[in-house]
Amino acid sequence: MDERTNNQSDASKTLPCEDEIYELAELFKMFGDPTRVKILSCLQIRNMYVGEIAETLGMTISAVSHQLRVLRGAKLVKGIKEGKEVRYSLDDDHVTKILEYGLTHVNE
Amino acid sequence: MDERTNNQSDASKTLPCEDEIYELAELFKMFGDPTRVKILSCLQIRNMYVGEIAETLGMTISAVSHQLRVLRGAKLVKGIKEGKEVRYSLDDDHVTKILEYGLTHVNE
DNA sequence: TGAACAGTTGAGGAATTGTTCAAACGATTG
DNA sequence: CAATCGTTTGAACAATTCCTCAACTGTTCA
Repeated sequence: MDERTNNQSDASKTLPCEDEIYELAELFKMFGDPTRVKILSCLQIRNMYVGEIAETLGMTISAVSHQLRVLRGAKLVKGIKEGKEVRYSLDDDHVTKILEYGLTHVNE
Repeated sequence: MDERTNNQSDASKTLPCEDEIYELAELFKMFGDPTRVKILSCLQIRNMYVGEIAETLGMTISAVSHQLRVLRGAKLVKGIKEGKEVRYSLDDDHVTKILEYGLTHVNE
């Protein structure tokens, strides 16, 4: 049995470069924490204020805010100040698709 | 501006259940580490023995083996013993798609 | 102005993670 | 059988992660 007994048909494949690898890992890391997945799922339902998210998930406002900061850093959500409150929404079309794809996989 | 000013058109959405969330996070966690992404990328090119992976990535055999164990646990790769060596391959069609999707996103 | 509210931030600590090192394992070879 | 090879494993350690708590900012409203 030779090396090419492999489900990837084409041989012209190559490793992504170091930078891509790290960015990729950084992206997926965002989806690799239950709290962040919950927050993103919340925002998939509708845009919410920090307090709403916290209440929906039964978490501290502080904990939610910390994670929102991380998600903001990854450009996955954005927050817009509206008076005292900050309304958060998904900042990236890919978020929904990636989550959906993962869910399909998990429930296969 | 009411709450439904939202890019998700349909309102009939709901949070995934706790178990799904955790499985989902667990899945994405696998892709959330550069070393594991590298290993998976290696196996996308072709099936490899542990030593080959280690050499390709310039890593310790031990480090690679540890990560392969994690990936095996997640059912993302599988190893088949062939004499002294163990040949690893991707164990899941989704792996390639998820990585590709992430790469597209990163390079957009 | 000042009290109340919504949210952010930083320090601190417990838990988890990824690596290295050394020891062990099973299969092959002399 | 003993030596060697490819791999796995466990302990130990440093680094990172996520939460809590308390302090702080900025906005509203009486």
